[in-house]
This record gives sequence, C-alpha cells and structure tokens, in this order.
Amino acid sequence: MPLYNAVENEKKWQKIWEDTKLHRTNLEDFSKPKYYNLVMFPYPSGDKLHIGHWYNYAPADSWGRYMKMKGFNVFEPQGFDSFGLPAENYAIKTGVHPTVSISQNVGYMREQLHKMGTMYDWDKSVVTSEPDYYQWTQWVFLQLYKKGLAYRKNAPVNWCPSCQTVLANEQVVDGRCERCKHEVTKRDLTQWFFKIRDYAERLLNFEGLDWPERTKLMQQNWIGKSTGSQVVFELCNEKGEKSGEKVTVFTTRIDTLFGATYMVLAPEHALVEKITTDKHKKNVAEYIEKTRKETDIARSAEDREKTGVETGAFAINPANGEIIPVWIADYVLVTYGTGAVMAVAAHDERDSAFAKKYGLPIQEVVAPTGGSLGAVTKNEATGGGAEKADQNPQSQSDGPFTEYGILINSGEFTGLTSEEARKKITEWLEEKKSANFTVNYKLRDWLVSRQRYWGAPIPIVYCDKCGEVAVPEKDLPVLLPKDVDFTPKGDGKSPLNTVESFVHTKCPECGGVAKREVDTMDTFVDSSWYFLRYPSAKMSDRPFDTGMTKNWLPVDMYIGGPEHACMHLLYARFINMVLHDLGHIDFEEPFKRLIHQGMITKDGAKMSKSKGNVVSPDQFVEKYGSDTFRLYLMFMGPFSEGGDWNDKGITGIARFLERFYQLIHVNELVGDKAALQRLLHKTIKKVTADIEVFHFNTAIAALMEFVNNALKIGMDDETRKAATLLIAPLAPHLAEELWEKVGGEGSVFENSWPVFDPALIVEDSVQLGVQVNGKLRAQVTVDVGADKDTVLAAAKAEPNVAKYLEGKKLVKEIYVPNKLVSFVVAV
RNA sequence: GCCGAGGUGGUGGAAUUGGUAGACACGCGGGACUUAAAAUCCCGUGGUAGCAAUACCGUGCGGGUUCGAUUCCCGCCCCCGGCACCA
Repeated sequence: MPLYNAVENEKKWQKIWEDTKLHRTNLEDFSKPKYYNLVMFPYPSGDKLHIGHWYNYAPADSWGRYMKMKGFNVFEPQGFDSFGLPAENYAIKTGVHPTVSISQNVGYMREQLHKMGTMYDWDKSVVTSEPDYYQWTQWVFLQLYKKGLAYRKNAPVNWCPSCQTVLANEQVVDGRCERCKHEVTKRDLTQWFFKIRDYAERLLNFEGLDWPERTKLMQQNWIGKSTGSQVVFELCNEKGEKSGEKVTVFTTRIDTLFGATYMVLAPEHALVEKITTDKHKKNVAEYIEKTRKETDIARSAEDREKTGVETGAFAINPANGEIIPVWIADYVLVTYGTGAVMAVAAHDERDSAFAKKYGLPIQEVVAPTGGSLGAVTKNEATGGGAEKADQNPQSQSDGPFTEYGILINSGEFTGLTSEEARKKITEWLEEKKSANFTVNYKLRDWLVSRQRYWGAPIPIVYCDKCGEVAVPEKDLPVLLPKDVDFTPKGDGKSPLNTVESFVHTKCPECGGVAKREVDTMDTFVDSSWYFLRYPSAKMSDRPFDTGMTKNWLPVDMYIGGPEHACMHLLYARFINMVLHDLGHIDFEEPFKRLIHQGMITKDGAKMSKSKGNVVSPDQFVEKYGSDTFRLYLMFMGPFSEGGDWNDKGITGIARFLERFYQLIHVNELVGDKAALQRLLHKTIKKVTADIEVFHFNTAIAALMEFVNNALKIGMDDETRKAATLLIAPLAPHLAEELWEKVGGEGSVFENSWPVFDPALIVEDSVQLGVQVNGKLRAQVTVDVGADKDTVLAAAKAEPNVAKYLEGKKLVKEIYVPNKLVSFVVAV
C-alpha cells in the first residue's frame, strides 16, 4: 500500500504556491543576484502541450528551482507565440475565429503548465496576438524602418501555393514549405525585407556566448561568409567590338582567371534582355520562361543535368583579352554574389560539366603542387586533409582539378601558388579598376511580410501625395480588424485587402487619402524581441522599461529546440543588435547561455497530428502525478539528446519516489552515522555536479543509489532535510510535502542548496583492480593511505595474481593510486 | 557531396586529461509473503564453457600506438541532425 498519494499532494501544493504567490518574482529585489531563466514560448495549438513540451519545460523549470536554491533571484516567465498560420488555417476550416481558438488553447495550456508545477511568474506573461503586445512589434518594425533597415522591393520570392503566402528563405526546407510541406515556387512580388545582411559579419561573432558549438556552426554556415574578388568583364560582340556594358562577377578563385573561357549569367540577371542578340532572343526567352516555372526542388535536384543557352553576347577576359561567349544557365543563382560567374571549366565541377555538355573550351591554368611543397588544398583552412592530395594523384583524372596548386598558362603569374595569385591578380586588376577584394554572404535579407490575416499589421500607409509613410508611434497599434473574410482568394493578396474600413485611411503627414499596407508580419518578428518584454509585461506606454532591461537582461539561460538555430535564434540576435545600435538597450547579445533539448520521437518518427502518433502527457500526470512524469522524462537520457518515447519504465520512477517518501519516515539510525554522512555528502556532490551540466538522468540515478543504500543504514534528522532539499528541484511537490513533514521552515525552495563537505566523503579503504599483462586477474582492497610497496605486495599476494607471476620475469610494475595495479611479465 | 553529433547487454542508458566496461532503471528468471493474485521485499541477470573456482570472448567493422583503448591515431560501414549548383 503506497503511503504517498502524489496526485492529491500535488494539487495541495500547487494551490499553496498560488495562494502564497511563491513564484512571483520581485524584480526590484537586488539583494540577491538576478537570474533570467527562459524557455522558448509555445505556440498555442489545438494539440495542447505534448510530451515534447514537457521534455523541454520540466527540466528547464528544475533548473530554475535549482538556481533559486543556489541563492539567485530567479525570474522564470512564460507566454504564448500566438500569431501564425495554424490558427488561421483552423479558422478557414472550421469557421472558429483565431481570437476564440487561441484564447481557448492558451487557457488549456496554462492549466497544463500549472499542473506541471512550474514556477512561472504569470504576472509577467505575453501573448503575441494581443494588441498590447503587437503594438510594440509594430514599434520594432518602425525602429528598423527609420534606420533604413526595413525596405520594400520587388523580387522573386518563395511562394507557398498551399499556404497562399510568401515564405522567408529560412522557412523553405528542402524546397518545401516548412509548415505544410507543399513544394515552393517563385513569384515576383513586392515585399518587405529587413536588412539582416548588414549584420552578417556581426552575427558571425559569438564572443562571450556560452552556446553549443554545433549551433554556432549552423549559424555560421547559414550566414556563409566567403572571401574573394569581384572582377569586371566588358561586353562586346563576336568581333571584340565593345558594347559599353559591363558584367561584374564574384569569384573566390581569381587565380584561375586566365582559364575563364566563358561567362554565365543567371536567367534572372538584369542585363540578360539587353545583351541578348536578335538571333538568340527566342531561345533565351523560352529558357527563362522554363526556369521560372520550375520549383526549387526540380531546380536543385542532385543528379540534374545542367542546362543553359547562349545569349549571343561576348565578354573580354580582363586577364588575357580573350573574347569569351556569354551564356545564361540556371545553375547560376541570381541571389548570390552578382548573379554572374566567370566559368573556369578546367577547375570547377559545375563549369566543367556545363562546358563538356555544350562543347565550350577548357583551359588548364592550375597544376597540382609537387610533393615537396605539399599540396595546398581548399581544405587548408579546416586544418586537416592537406596531405590527401598527394596520396592519390589519380583521383582527379576524370574530373576537373579544383584544389589549390601552382599557376600555369597564366602570363606573368605563372609559377605562383594559388594563394599568392589570388592576391597578386586582384591587385594587378585593381589598378586597372577592373577587380577588387570583396566578401560575400549566403545570408539573404529577411523577408518579413506575409499575405495572411493572423499577424501584426505592418504599420505603413501609402499616400497618393506623400508616397510610403510610416504610421507615427503615437498612432500604434494599427489594430487587426476582427471581422474579416480570411479565406484565401488565390490572388496572392492579404485578406486585409478586402476590409474597406481597414484599407482606407488618412495620410498621417498630409491628411490626404491613403491606403494601409495590408500585409502582416512574419511571426518570427513577434518572437524576435519577446524576451525584452517579459520584465515589463504590463507596461502600456513603452515596449520595455529601460531600467528593467538594464537590470534583468540579457537572458542568463535560454532553453529550446535546435530547430530554431537559423531562424528564431538568428533573428532575435539581429533585432537585439539593431535595438542596441539605436540606443534602446545596452547589450548586443540577448542570450548568454543556450541549451537545446533533444527531440522526443514516437516509434522513431517525429510526433505529428498527421502521423497520428502524438502522445499526450495528461494521462500519465493523472495516473502518476507530475513529479513522476517529470522525473521519468529526465531519466530517459541526457537532456540534449532526446529519445524515443515509451512508458515502459515509468513504474520504476513511481517506485523510487514512493521509496524516497518512505525513507524519510524511517526514524532510526540502524547503521553507522559516518557511513550515512559519507553517503549523503557523496550524493550532494554528484547531484550538484550533474545538475550543473544538465545531466538530470545521472543526478536521479545518484538519488536512487542514495535511497537504496540509506534504506539499509537508516536516517537522521540532518540527512532527512538534506535529502529533501536535494530532490526538490526535480520533484518539487514531493519535496514540499516532505519538507513540511521534517519540520523545515517555509517553502523548501526558500532554503539553500546543500553543500558537500569533502572531509566527510573520504573513504577508509579502496578497491583496486590488479592486472597482469593488461588482463584483470584480481581485485584487492587496501587502506586509502597505503604506500606503493604495501599495495604492490598486497596485489602480488592475491592467489590469482601470484599464479600468473610465478616463474616469470617481472618487467614492470604500474601503480595508479585508487585505481589499479598492473604487472608486466616477460612471456 | 559538405558540416556536426552518434553507434555500448533483451531495452533506456552509465563510465572518456587512456586505468576494474555495463552505474541506475526497465524487462526477464528464481524465491519470500498470500487461499490466490496484485503490491512489496530478497537473490540472480553481457555472451560461451563449467557444479564452482575460473577461462575465453565482448563497447559498429578492419588495422595501429600502449603494460593497458569504449576513450588516442589511420581506413571503412551504418544511423541521426543541418546545409546543399553559394562560383
């Protein structure tokens, strides 16, 4: 018969916490150091909280509780990222207005979070779709606008035909819409962008940030910096008569310039129409049309053959004056570099394939370096692999030689290494004003406008007289109208376009007739600054209080999924930097320490409604209680690794908590007091060290060992209290109950985390392994302070060791204190 | 293809400045209690051989360094995550 009724007890303590306002943080209290403990806020979906949320939030809350007990004034807020497509799509399907479904879902999820027993400060919450929040999202937009960092331009953009909206680059995954998985196509549309590119270099710097290496690498990769040169090619006809047009290309391999035997422009390149000769106009037009229709998936298919057509135009290679043909091909991307490349068929995979297909000339200008010099390869920056080129000279025989080497057929530059030539050739052409060093980034500006209803309206109006005008800050919020027919019309326009009362307005500058911008903002804009808002959540006249942000930010610990590495986490850094540059905040980086939780799968697959494999935590919480469920999730494995869900072992945790509860009620010390102290202090040491690095699984294992051993020794009052404190962050409800039972003062969370005493941990004796020729032959127990000779003698005396030493010549004796003894004998 | 993280019992996982592999838990086998079952408690549990002592094998595969390798080095294989014609 279990003594501990988890479900009832948890209700009791949740009510007490609520009544005593235990988890309302006094943000003005600086008697203790502040600690801002943040998790990525959820989207209030109709699926409610699933196991993945718990897997993220429960350990994050345990961390907050731990830091509180360590003496910090912990601020742990929670909110809802409530704008976005799911609510709108749900509304289209069912007719339930997003404001209704969102408020229901928020209510239900708050209830779940309450039952989890988290210490969120609900007085400081945000819901991004509420006017008192999105007013300030619009304010953020205006800050960027005023600085020239928000702009509108017509561009080919990613279009999801199913969601009927454009997508940011970051939201296109494998050529498909991140949300609905539909193939993404291109559309020419006028859209709003944020100039995140201007911050590319700063975003590459992670100095002072305690972030996972892999996340930093992912961002660096996404930003994609590469250094090279721009080279200007003058255009001409086949006879070499200059047309006056120029095309600039970007290359990281200007050392191969003498081998540039043709040039390729992206089909969308601005000059294509102008330079195409009459003879080729039809072909070119057809090719452009064909490219345009293709989705990104088709265009980037791996084994896809390269295609392209001639323009009839020619260009002059500035290095050797050769007249080379100009082609267009869709393997050149208009979005990267200058949208044009110099093609070096002899030293580039893509150019080589293209040249072979269309019979274009190939000119070798780089030879592999001889053995003694050591090949300088493309990999040299990464440190490894430089030797490989020499080992396998045949490997390049059927493809182009793409590594660094020694220049040949390159005029006065012949004989230089690629590295030297990159510098010298650029300098040489720089004098003639036809080249310069430059840097390129893969990162593109952030497309923030969406042709959807459920988002923050972009605060811009278009006046017949004044043109594009920003809505003055005092007129915010630009309210999102409620009564809207939000079914997509397939015209690529926002549903707000149909709301006359919204569209027609007065120009804030001249008072004349004006129309509102009808696009709304990407939800990632909402989430790019919410962490600034929490401490000032109730403020109605400002987005955030300067004093509050100064005192409480940056975020000390940020916990959330790695899937946000190149989206939310990049955007938030960018917006934070912009607000810093504008003087609104005094720090550049928003998140000091970052930890990702792993993903929870079901039968190896990501949980999703469509697969029907979503597991709800509610049934387990009702049966076992929150503590057991939290502990079970943490016990599954390391926090950052996730795992496949099954409920098989949950009884083990339930048993453990029951045993823990009973242990505290065992009154007599039947064993040795010193042994109990040693056990306790070893446990304090282990649990503390494990929690510090988010290894909750081994912290729990240590507590289990503690229980298993302590049940044999018994308990004393001191140990009872310390053990209760130790389990408190992990099983908060159980700990409160026990704390009350053992006569502790106040809430267990108002007490200090126990500190271990190294002196109490010291053991009298230690068991060593004894090896002979590397094989374990025996174990020997010796006094901790024993000297080497004593230990060796004891080891040799072991029968199973003596057996192997007998009659053999002892070559070597190795003694590793507290670990092992190893004998080496001649064979 | 490139970048990153992994591969350990029937299962989830412990242990890496090289030092007794398999902590802890699930499951399984046996026992106690019970009329019986559940719950609980005790014992056992990497594989092979053996009554046992013990021996041999064993951390994805193949080599290497070392008295000693899950840990370091070289070469592969397989899963997972990210990027992907970026000139």
